[in-house]
Amino acid sequence: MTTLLPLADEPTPERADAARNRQAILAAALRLVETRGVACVTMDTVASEAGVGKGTLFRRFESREGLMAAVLNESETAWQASVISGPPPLGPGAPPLERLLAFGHSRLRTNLTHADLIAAAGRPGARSAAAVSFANMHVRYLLGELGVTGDLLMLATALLAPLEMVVLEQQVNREHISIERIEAGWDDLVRRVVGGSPTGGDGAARR
Amino acid sequence: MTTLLPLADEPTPERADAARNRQAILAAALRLVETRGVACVTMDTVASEAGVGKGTLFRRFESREGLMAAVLNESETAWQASVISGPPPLGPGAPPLERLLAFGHSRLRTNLTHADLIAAAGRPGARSAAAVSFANMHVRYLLGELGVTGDLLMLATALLAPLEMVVLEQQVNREHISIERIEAGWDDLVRRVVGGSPTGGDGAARR
DNA sequence: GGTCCAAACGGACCGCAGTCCGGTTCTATT
DNA sequence: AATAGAACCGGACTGCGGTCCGTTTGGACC
Repeated sequence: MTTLLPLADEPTPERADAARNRQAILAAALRLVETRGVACVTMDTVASEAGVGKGTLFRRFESREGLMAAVLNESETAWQASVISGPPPLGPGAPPLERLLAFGHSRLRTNLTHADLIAAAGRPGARSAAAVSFANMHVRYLLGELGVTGDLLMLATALLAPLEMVVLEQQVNREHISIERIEAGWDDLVRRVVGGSPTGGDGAARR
Repeated sequence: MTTLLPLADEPTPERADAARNRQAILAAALRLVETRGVACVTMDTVASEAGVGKGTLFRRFESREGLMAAVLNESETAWQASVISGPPPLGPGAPPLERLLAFGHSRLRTNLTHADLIAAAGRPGARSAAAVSFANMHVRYLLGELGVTGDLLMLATALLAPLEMVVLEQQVNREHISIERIEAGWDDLVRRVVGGSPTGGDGAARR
C-alpha cells in the first residue's frame, strides 16, 4: 500500500539493484504474458525468468494481481497519452461531444483487447485507482465543456460504468451482443445525459 | 457448466443422497460465512463442517466461487421475490418512476450489504448470469411502462452498470462518497435517461 | 578505502483451491 | 429379492500464491 506509486522524492527513492530488478521483472512478465497468455503465467516462472527470487517479486508488486496491474499499466499509460495529446477526435482538436463519443469507443475497444489482463489484475483496489480517476476526470472535463450541469462526478461515473469489463463481459460473452450495438447504446446514453433536462444540480428534484 | 442450474426434468434429476448433501453443504457454508466472515471460510472447513468429503463439495459447486455464488443466490432470490411481489414502492403498486428509483436504491443497499460475498462469488461468469438478466428485464419493463423508446436492453444495462460492485467499491472505499450522494446521482441519471429527448431508437440524432 | 546499517535478496516453507481414483451406495431392471 | 452399473463419496495428492527469515548488497558517512 505504501510503495504502490513511485513518488519522486521519498526519503529513500529506490536502490539501484531494486530498480534494475523491477525492470527485469516487468520485462519478463510482459514477455511471458504475450507468449503464453495471462492464465499460464505463474509467479515462479516470472521470478526465474527474470533471474530473481520469488520474495523480491512479491516485495516489488505485492501480489500477482499487483504485477498484472503493473503490466497493464504500461499500455494504460500509452492510452492516456493518446487521450491527452493524441490526434482528434480522441485527442484535443475535435468538438467536445465528438471527443466524448470517441473516448467511449476507444475505452471500449481497449478494455476488450486487454480483457484477460484486466481480469488478472483484479478489482481496482490493487489496480491503480488512478486509471479510473483519470478517465473520470477526463469525462468530467468534457461534460463541463458541453455545458452540462449537475453532479459531474456522479454523471461521469455513470457514463463510465457501462464500459467496465464486468459489464462488457456479460454483454459480449454471455449475451453475445455485437460491439457495434454496445457502441450505439453508449452513444445513446451519452446523448440522453448530455442533452437531458438539467436538474439544476441540487438533490431536491421534483418527484 | 452443465449442472449449474437445477433443471427440473433431466435424465437424472438428482439422487436422494446428493440432494441431502447439497443442502448440508449450503447450510454449513451459510453458517460459516455469517460466523467467521467470507474470507475465513475455506473449502476444507465447509466440507468437514457439512460432514462431507472435499470431492463432493467440488462436484456439487464446481469451485469456491460457485459455492459462494450459491450462498449468495439464497438472498438474491428473496430479493427478487420482494421486487416481484413485495410491498410498494419496490414491489408492484407504485407508479413506474417511483418503482424504478426504489429499485435502484434497494439494489444499491443489497449489493453493499453482500459486498464481500459478491467479491468471493467472482465475476458473473460462474455467478448466475440469471441475476443480471432478472434485474435487466425488470428495468426494461419499467422503462417500457414509462414510455421510454429506444434500445431498452442497452438502456437498462446502462442504468444497472453504476450499481455494480466494481463501481460501488471504487466510490465507497476509494473515494469515500456517501451512499446518499450515490443514490442521488443515480436518481439524476434515471431522470435524464427517462426524461431526455427521445432519440426515436435510431442512432442518427442531432448533434 | 573502510565501516556500518538499512534495505533488498532469495529460496525454503505454508495454506488452500482444485484433481484423481478406488471404494461405496443408490436405483432401475429382471 | 438379487444383480448390474451408474452416480456418488471422500481423502490423499498436486500446484500455485503468498510469507518468513537468515544472508547479502548498496551507498552514505567517516
